[in-house]
Formats: sequence, structure tokens, C-alpha cells
Amino acid sequence: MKKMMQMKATEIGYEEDGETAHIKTEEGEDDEEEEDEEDSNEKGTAKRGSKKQNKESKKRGGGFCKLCRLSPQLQKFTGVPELARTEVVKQLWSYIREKNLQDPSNRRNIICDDTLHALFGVDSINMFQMNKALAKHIWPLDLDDAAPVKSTQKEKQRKQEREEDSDDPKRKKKRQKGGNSGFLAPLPLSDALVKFFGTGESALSRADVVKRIWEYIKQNNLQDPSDKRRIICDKKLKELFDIDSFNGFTVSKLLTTHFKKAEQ
DNA sequence: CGACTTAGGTTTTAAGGTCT
DNA sequence: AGACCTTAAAACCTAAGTCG
Repeated sequence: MKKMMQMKATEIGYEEDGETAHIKTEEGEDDEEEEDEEDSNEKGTAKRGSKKQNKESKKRGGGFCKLCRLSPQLQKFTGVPELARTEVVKQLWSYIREKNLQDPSNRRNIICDDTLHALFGVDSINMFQMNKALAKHIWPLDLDDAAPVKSTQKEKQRKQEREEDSDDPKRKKKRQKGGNSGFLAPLPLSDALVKFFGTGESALSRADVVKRIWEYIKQNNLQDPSDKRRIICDKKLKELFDIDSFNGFTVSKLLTTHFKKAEQ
């Protein structure tokens, strides 16, 4: 599965030169970005590059499965004195879901109830910071005293600081935007399209048409099971588009010929 | 700009295992 | 020896394509 993901990624055209990383960093504040970028750029590139090759042969799991000693608070939470880090994360999330502790307006934020507050010492925490906060509660087994796992990277602090204040504003902005532009204006449909829908409507917005096409695709189960973006045309679709199959992303393109231009 | 779709990459953290 | 990969979680974001 993951192998597939990698392949797809390259297919789609993600560049290896750190462009993706850059896009991501954009979300954060710009000042720290530069140093950061250098770091993650290199790393990311190498990672992605070799991942492709190595993923296939690597499956054995690293040191994450190793049991770690848990802080008293975490012991209380999990009920056991030792647990693999991955298991702790798992339990945490099941607890969060069970108690419905995700902030509805930003589900990456976790509202801490008393139990979590005891663990993290904050009222709310985002999912990324949570992982970091968790580090204070997970100790190596061989360390008798409560020495938190050594934190090697100071630079990384900057990263999550970036994460802290970058976070959602951008997204919110996006969400808030909204409002109608003229894109929703109905456009005259081709006869073939009118016939295809069979509702008698002769004009619909592009978005509406796309929506209905997808409804039809789903109703008739026309998505290629091995790649759901691929649409296998049935007779009706074939008549409409005159092709055997198409990529879901190109619906819009295919529809072009079925919109009569107002001026025409 | 935003309507619509899906797949999947990215983000965080840790340290041991594995590969070069 | 040192670089890189592994695990878990969920949400977000991006990609193409079109239009006024």
C-alpha cells in the first residue's frame, strides 16, 4: 500500500527537490523558515528518495516496538508501567476519541481534560505538540531515574514553534472566505448533457454538473476499484464523452464541450 | 477566486535496526 | 561509522481541470 503511495506520488509529479517541503513551510512563519528549510530540505529529499527503494525491503520495524518506561502520570493513564511509544500514542488517541476531546473548530487541537492536563500541564495541545509533550513521559528502560529521553536537536524546537503559531490561521482564512463569485452561475448545457441528466434542466453551474456526474458515477459504481480516480465509462457515459475511461480530475475538462458558451 | 472529486504526502515525536 | 528508516495517530493540503 505504502509502496503504491510512493509510486503515485512520483506519478502525480511531486518534485524531489524539496518543493513540497517548501510548500509546507510556507504555512509557518517565514523568519525561521530558512534555516529550517535547509535542514528539512536535505533530509526530506534524501528520505523521499530512498524511501521508494527501501520501503519494499524494509518491513521489520525499528526500535519503536521497544518497551519504554512510563512516567507515573502516564502509568496512571495507561495502567501499565512500560509500553512501546507507538502503543502510548495509540492509547492516547483512543482516549481522545472516546472522550471526544478534539476541538471541533480545529480537530488537530486536543482539549485536555483533567487526565490529560495532568499529563501535559496545559488546557489544550495540538496533536503535534502532544507527541513532543509525550516525550517527557517516556523514558528508556535502562534509565532508573526520571531522566527524560535526551533531546538531541535544539533546532527542532524552532520547528514546532513554527508549528505552534503557524497552525490554522491560514486554513481559517480559507474557510472564512467563501462567498459567491460568478462561478456558480448556471451555464447552458448541451443537448447530450440535458439528455444524460434526464431532469429537463437545460442550464446548470459547472460545479453542479460535476457533482451530478459524480453522483452518477457512484450510483453506477463506475470507479475503477484499483484506482478510484479512474472512471470506467458505461454506455451512457461513453455516449456523452466518447471515451472508454477517464481520470476523475478531468471531468471538468470533458465537460467543456457540453457547456454552450453564452455568447455562442 | 471556488465549485467538485480522491489519493496520498506531510506534519510531530522517540531510539533502535538496518543499510551503505 | 553514520545516514536513514521504522511505528502510531488525524487532519490538512495538494494535485488537475474549467469557467467569468
